[in-house]
Amino acid sequence: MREARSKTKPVLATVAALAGVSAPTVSKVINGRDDVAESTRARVQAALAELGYESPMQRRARSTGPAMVDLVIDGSATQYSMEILTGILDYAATEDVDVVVGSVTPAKLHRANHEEWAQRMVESGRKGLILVTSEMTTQQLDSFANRNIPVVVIDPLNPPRHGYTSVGATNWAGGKAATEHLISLGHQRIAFLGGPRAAECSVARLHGYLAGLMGHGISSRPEYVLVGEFSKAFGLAGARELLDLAEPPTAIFAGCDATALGVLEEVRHRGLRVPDDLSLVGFDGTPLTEQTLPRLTSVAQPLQEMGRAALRAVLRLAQGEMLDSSHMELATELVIRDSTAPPRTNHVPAGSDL
Amino acid sequence: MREARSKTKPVLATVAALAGVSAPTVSKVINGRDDVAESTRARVQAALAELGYESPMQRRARSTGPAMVDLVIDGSATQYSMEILTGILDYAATEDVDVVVGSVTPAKLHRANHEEWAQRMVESGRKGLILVTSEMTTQQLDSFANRNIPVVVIDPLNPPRHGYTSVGATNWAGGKAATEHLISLGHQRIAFLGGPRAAECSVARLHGYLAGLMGHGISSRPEYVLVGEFSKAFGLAGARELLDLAEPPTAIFAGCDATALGVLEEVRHRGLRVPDDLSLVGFDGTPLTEQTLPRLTSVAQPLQEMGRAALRAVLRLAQGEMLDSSHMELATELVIRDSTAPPRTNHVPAGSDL
DNA sequence: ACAATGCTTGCAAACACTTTCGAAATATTT
DNA sequence: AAATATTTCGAAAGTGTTTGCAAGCATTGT
Repeated sequence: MREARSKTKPVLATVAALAGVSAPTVSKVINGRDDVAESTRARVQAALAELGYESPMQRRARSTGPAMVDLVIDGSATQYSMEILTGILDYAATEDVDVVVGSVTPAKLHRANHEEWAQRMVESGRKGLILVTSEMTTQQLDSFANRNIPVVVIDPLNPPRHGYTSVGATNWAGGKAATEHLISLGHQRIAFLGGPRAAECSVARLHGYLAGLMGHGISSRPEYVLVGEFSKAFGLAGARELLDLAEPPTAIFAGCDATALGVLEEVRHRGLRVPDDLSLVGFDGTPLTEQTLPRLTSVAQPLQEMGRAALRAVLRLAQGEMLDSSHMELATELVIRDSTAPPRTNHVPAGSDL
Repeated sequence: MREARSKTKPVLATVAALAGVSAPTVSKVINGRDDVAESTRARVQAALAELGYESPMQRRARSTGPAMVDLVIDGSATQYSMEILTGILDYAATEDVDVVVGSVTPAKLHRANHEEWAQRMVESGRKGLILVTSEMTTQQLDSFANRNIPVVVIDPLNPPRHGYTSVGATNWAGGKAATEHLISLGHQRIAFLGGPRAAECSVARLHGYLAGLMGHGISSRPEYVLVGEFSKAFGLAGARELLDLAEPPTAIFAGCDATALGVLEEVRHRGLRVPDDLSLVGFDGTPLTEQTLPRLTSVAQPLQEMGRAALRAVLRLAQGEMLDSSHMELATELVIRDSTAPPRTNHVPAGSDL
């Protein structure tokens, strides 16, 4: 195991000796001067890394002022991300932490130069990084891990992996609760409009939905399960497809509120009514659910809490604490509003098959 | 006029000589060590101020890394602020600026210790401050002005004052356009549901509304003008009041989209329909307008542009540039959707009551 | 009362880095 | 090939910080 050269903390001259150059040259490398040959620069940088050298200025920046944390939000500014942001800012205010917010499209995030990014975070004394519904490659995560920058992901798209911490909600339980609510109202033909197939949270919701059906002896129909994306457009398209079926569903469980909104629009467009002709359940519990007509029954995620939890986790990790678990799930809650009702065609003998 | 002692930029020894102490002592004062007598500390600090000394680290912090700008958003996370935030983050990414976002309730902002706040901003190397729909006292603004921290306010609540720059929209023109649109559809009885009486932007919208009426020879009725706040709740209450009038308006111009949403709900609650029974125009042009049914005709503010403009202004001011004007207004645009139509009883001369 | 002890305070000197400037090596032009 | 320009690096000279010590002062013990 590579150890620091000696007990004495490394100093510029130490690095210079190891790299076989003079102290000023090391200084130039650290400060990014351009009058250093590439080969020399590399040698110095290796020595720098080997000794774990840290300039006094870096040490000072690290210990002075309020802690700073980076937050990267998926470029699309949705109500969903706004809620999470609110939670984070809320907690940040009480903990005297500054939050540096950046908006990055997933594609941009992917081809970002993570080495440089991580380096810059170290130099600016950032304590950690919170990502919202984003995914990073293993190399990217390593860049941060190598520099001891904790990374916490909210609602990760990929399954929990080693090296980062994630915060989510009980998606499976939420999906099951939504489905059982519809079943208890008497629905049998329940469809699911999920998010991206790759999204872990969407898959969990789907499985919760399937579990809910099976638990009540209802077999799932493949034509009732559509996966696409978390968007209003997908809600429109999905509803169109489902309602055109020979035997359309009497209830739709949408993977997120925006999708539900799309469904609502398509349903209205056809002159049908919610919840009379179709029951509709959303997911997320964004303020949106209060603004639609009828107000949307939805599985609420504690988005603000999730933001708070993520920040708390980052700060703890930054202080070297170990967390009990690298993934935590906060409880969802089914909020019943006005978009769900018993199915219209309940002409089957009153005996609901429960 | 107090001038720098000489052409040579002040150095630690200069300060020490002026204060009559040694260089290490000055260093201790700067770094807040405690082994300096209070009297000595005061003398050194005076010399420091007199010479305007700045340590190399401060200079470095000021010039190194991406610029950092503070952004304070009114605590309530609305679609409105989300749009502005998006615009700011967007531009920040292209300019390599880090945005430190804080959420502060207006009350908290008011009793914040501005001296300390400003000082901390200087120490953390913040380039400037952007406020969204907030107001600051003159003393607070002075704290920042004294430290050369530019402050830009988006949609300021108070009228433009000396010492800060503001970004807004053509509220008057927008109010006039909305009103004239309704008049051109044949409406005569048009009500206005404004925001807080103190809000400059709301007053401008009101005057635009009045100008629109007068320009077409329609006299304004006091009972048709209600001012309250920018909220859905006020929309509900205001609509209730207006619709209970002996001669209710045939169109309502709401001061913001959220208010319009409240109106919509109250109108529906009474079994009336928009736009058949009542035309409705909102203000802001948030995504909300696309989500309602019917989609809301609204005076769109270029919120993202406003965010961008604010950041651009801060960065310019931070570089010592002079702006052409301390207040800029971006153009609003009336976006006609489905919530406005000719009044139902347009042609009936007498029986105008329903 | 006076010495002993301990605490505060500020400086000289040693340190840790940065900057400047020029010498040597290398590349480019004439 | 010579002259000239460019690159690269380190010695020397800043600039600011830390250490250790000595002088001054107060408190305590005899």
